[in-house]
Amino acid sequence: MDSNDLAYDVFSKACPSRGTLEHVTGRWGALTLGALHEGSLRFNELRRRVDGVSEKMLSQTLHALERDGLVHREAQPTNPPRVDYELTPLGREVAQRLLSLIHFVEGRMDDVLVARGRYDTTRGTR
Amino acid sequence: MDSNDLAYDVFSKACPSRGTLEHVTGRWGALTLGALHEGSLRFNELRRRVDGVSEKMLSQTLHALERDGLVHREAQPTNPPRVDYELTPLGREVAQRLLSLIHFVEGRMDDVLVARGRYDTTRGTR
DNA sequence: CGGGATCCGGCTTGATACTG
DNA sequence: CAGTATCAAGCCGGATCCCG
Repeated sequence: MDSNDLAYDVFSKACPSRGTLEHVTGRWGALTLGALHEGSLRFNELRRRVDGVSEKMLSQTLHALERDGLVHREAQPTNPPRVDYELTPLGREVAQRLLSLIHFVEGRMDDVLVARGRYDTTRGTR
Repeated sequence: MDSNDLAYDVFSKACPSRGTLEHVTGRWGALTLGALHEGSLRFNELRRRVDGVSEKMLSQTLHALERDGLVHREAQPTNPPRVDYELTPLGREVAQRLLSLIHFVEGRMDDVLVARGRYDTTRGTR
């Protein structure tokens, strides 16, 4: 009853905000924004920082975030080419809230792990 | 240089915190937590609130969140059966940070849409 | 009502190779 | 270095049937 007064309601299937939220919170989007929050990074630096991401997925993720205006792409026409990615002001605000969530989850993993143990032993060990 | 002192680093591929973060921020996980933040809900109520989710995905999402200790499942052995889902204290804290992000994104969708427009017209309309 | 089990098509993902 | 192109595999998600 409190989100009906919003122009963009993420709970509605058709709302574009859901798409953006998925870019932001998606598997690689969240980690990419988190990595860039520490400062500007080049493509392969990002790739190393975000452990496990493939070239294609990183490229795709960056395009989506750039399109949404969260990441700025700075290409220098040198040889070898050098491309830096950094957060836009909007992206920084998003990353801040995202990192609040990430750090909280990281800090409470012990509780999560305990809960998992209880869950798994309660109903058939797996 | 600031997350190396954490026991659980989500940027590392092997870290269990990444899995939990994906449950939380995943397509349906985020919306489910968001919906439950308003209060306890039954299965089909949730299904209606989270527009577009299938029975299977909702069930699967709820299991993952329950296992991580973020959602509590209260089943009453009546007939017809009644099952209520609600956030645990930990889940409430997670949902709070998540909603901060969600609401921020919703509130800035105009900027996002403008950025998209600029991006699309700049490099070949698609 | 509240799910579990199964089948299956298709989009997403991830190597690999290639280009500028 | 910074990506794009291609292709196979696999997981996502819907539909369906079933049970308590």
